[in-house]
Amino acid sequence: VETVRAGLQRWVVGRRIKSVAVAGERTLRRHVAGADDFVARLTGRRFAAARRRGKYLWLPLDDGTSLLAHLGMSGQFLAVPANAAAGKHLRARWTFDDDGPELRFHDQRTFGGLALAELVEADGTLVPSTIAHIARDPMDPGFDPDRAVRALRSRRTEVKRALLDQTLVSGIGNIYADEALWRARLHGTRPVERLTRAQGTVLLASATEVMAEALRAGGTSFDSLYVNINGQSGYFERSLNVYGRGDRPCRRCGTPIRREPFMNRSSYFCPRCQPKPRSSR
DNA sequence: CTTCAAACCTGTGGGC
DNA sequence: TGCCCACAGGTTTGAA
Repeated sequence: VETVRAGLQRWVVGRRIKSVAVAGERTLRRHVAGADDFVARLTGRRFAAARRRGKYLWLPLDDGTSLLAHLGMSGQFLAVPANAAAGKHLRARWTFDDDGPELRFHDQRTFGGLALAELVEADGTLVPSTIAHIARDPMDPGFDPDRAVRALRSRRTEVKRALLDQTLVSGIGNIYADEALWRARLHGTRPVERLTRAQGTVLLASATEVMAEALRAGGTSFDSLYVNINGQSGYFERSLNVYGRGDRPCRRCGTPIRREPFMNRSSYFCPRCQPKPRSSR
């Protein structure tokens, strides 16, 4: 998502919108005022910046509101030459007064979406009102690791579930959760009440490290849908240590990586480096 | 209030 | 070759 944000910063910030078109029922399901309102309020406005918190992106406008986006599973923002042929999963397009490249939102699986939201102050930062519940992510200058560790430990659940809870710390999804747990040598089913403060600190530092390395590689493109604004994939997938590596040797100890069902998806871990806690099944 | 599982969606790929 | 089903992901919803 950060890779996409950087692309938006470069390609659309500062430009004035000439026209907006939206397709698909689900694209604006979070914009309760509907498509006409969406189009009317964006037309003629200028994108003032490109921001991100966790997996949410937003483009503040020059009127105190913002275009908020979530890529879901398969959402893409693409900068394409004006009037280029429409792709199959085109959901929205913006043209600009300068007649330069258009901005397009594509989404195959439609878990992503767009909305307009007013910017409100939360904890000293302007954020779209509808995502005020999302915690700061580890790349945020205002991120407070001790506070995040406290938040994780305040739950009565397992470590991986807490790590995926975007109201405690944001930006960590299934891939980076597994990678962070592997680095910290922790098993995801450990109850948080048995996670020491020191372990929590190491775990968050590991997550931060994974995300920073992934960003340097241009992102994690485990799927051809994960592309930047120019349609290019990142290269971090080849650096993953556990995610998607079931039955292949752990890069630390050679033990075959295990894959287990977890919340309608999968968890990957090294059974030797990350032994299951005694009490968990 | 907290926690959890189901629902949302579509393209891909394995098994038969 | 073609069909069917499992699977991938993140967030919201409603139930417990």
